[in-house]
Amino acid sequence: MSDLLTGLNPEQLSAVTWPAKSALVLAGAGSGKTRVLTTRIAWLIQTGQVSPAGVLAVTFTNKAAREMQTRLGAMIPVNVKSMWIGTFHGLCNRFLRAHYRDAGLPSTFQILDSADQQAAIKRLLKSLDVSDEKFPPRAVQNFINGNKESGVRADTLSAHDAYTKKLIELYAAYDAQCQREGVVDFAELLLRSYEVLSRNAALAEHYKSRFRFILVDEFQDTNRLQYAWLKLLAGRDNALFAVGDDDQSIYAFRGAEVGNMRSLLADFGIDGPVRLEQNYRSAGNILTAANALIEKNDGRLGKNLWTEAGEGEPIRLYDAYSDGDEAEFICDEVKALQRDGWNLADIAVLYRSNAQSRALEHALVNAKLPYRVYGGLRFFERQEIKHALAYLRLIANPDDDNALLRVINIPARGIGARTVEGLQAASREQGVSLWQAACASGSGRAAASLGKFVLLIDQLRARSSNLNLAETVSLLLDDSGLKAMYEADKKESEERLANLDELINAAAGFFPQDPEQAVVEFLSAASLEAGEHQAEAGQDALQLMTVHAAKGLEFDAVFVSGLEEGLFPHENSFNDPKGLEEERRLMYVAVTRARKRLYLSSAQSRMLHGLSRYPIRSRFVDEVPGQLLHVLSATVKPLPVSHNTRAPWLDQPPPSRPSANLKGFAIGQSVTHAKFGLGVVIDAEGGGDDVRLHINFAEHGLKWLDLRYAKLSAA
DNA sequence: CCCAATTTTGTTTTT
DNA sequence: CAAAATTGGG
Repeated sequence: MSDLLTGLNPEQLSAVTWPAKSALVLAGAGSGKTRVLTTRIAWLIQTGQVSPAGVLAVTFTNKAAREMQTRLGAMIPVNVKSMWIGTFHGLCNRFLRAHYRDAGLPSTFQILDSADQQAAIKRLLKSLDVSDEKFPPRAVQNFINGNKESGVRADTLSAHDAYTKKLIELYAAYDAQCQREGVVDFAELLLRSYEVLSRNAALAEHYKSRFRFILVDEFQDTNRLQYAWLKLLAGRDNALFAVGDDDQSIYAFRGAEVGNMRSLLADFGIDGPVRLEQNYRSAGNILTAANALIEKNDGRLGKNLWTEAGEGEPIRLYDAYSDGDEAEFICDEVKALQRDGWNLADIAVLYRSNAQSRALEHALVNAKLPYRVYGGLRFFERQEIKHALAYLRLIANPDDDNALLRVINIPARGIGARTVEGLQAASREQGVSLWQAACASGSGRAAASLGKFVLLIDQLRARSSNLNLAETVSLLLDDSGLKAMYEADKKESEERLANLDELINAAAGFFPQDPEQAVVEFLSAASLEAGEHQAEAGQDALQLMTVHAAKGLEFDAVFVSGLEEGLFPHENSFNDPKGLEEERRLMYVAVTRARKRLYLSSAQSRMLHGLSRYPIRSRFVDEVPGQLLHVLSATVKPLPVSHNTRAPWLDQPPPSRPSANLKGFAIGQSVTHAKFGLGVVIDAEGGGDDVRLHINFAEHGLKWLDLRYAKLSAA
């Protein structure tokens, strides 16, 4: 046991060897959080306090779960695969598969990802003849998921206004549709598990007496439902060991509640958090910058990271001419780092939104630098893959209307919009799935085409019963005509065909728990871990990803790009202080990814949906103490700009802007408007005659004004 | 019914 | 600048 514990600092040691009761570990960035978590599991098992089967460990990403398994396997001889280590969603899926009858689900139930869910909602709106103008599918989706994440079903909701009433009705209808089709969305996995456990006392008791030790990673990201689920499983007697960092809470937009950390202390009678404050990752200057940034936030649990490492290098700052210029700068620096012996794989370029990778990728291709983009459109989300998986879904469960609609006419087989509409009408009338309606269709041209499709799926199912997973996928690609369709298509089909081949490989490399259920398990895995599966992983390549995707990772050198008001912090967060604080935590996460060297970059002009924008530099750059910075760009000095006053951009006149013809106006200028009064120009877009200015009015707030119509004059 | 061309629309982050 | 939705000629 001494082996496990050597090298831990006193705080880490205290956390690892915490007695068999609940605890909250407040673990700063780079403080050895994952190590503490895995070492504790190993220690508990090695000291005989619990068997591997008595441990429940929950993470947020599949990557984190895998890492925990790998590290644990290296520490102690134990079959980590059989342990309950996984994401909330993965574990709930496992639970529901085991208890599908109690959950009222078919054994073959499938999981809808976000896009599938949205398609299902669109279809629902159409079938109920609800205007998607008034009820945007996106809004309905948010309503449903928001409520599910709070543990609330439609039948317990009520409202006085007609609009909300309709939303509740849609929520109920959506759940009914999913139930009919045998599918569950992400939030449903959790809610359904929770309901099964809370209704079935015997079952709950079984799991409670089994999981004596429950460990949760990234606890700050749990939502209400997840916390309720944990409380249910922990009961009174089990030890809930939660590790988290309120400063790294960046998922409030999907229901995460940092407040769960305080609730945990109260609900489980924990005296106070154990703090891990020594940082082993970053050089001093980087840490100082991070601490200075996060200090601007209110209501923190509070902690101050420190390091024994020296100051290290200054933080490099570059204010580029344009997004293209910024990308070129990054390429040049990366090449220089490479010449100095840095590994590309240890260098990351981070950005706020996925769309920003475009300009970067363009420059990287020109510079002939190998790179790897994480996130974005992931393998299992590509259209050709989703088409193929839809056939696979139909083999497993033909009542999956989503899947059927997706491929019933792909490739084209004479089943057009009219036929599909007829099918939908029939299914609604008879209260059966589209598949059943298709099976029952009579005679005629349309019915003949439908019959052929039904035959195709039936034959695929029959023939696949003797085949393994990879053979099944291969068969379906051939027999459905999907492969032939992409082969016939001349351009851009090459990559798609390669992806389809890769899908066969993925199937061949998939090892199900229960071989009988290989198809069902494979489909679940595809929904739950849509990404990760990307080719050319081995190569030494520059790492590109969003800041969100970078959480939990670390790199020798980090570029935080696109540091502009409106982008980072994102403009959607401007109106709400909570949102702005979340953006700042995001910046904190970005900065603390770096071990040795940190670059902050911004651009003075950026293309956004086809138009140029001229944003100002992000307030977050100004929140980094100036003495830590080393400015690389010639044009701008990193002088602090206050963002707290009403007319913030006046005390520092911006540099003259290239190619920004704003009809005599400039960013930072004070203006008056006949109706809105006094304001400050903070952003602009367009060019030539079509120029729009973003103005912060003292009385009326933020407005976009079109210079062709707005009566604006200099103040 | 099919396909291509055109218009419209929209954009944060993700399990 | 894309993807998605819509239209119109075969």
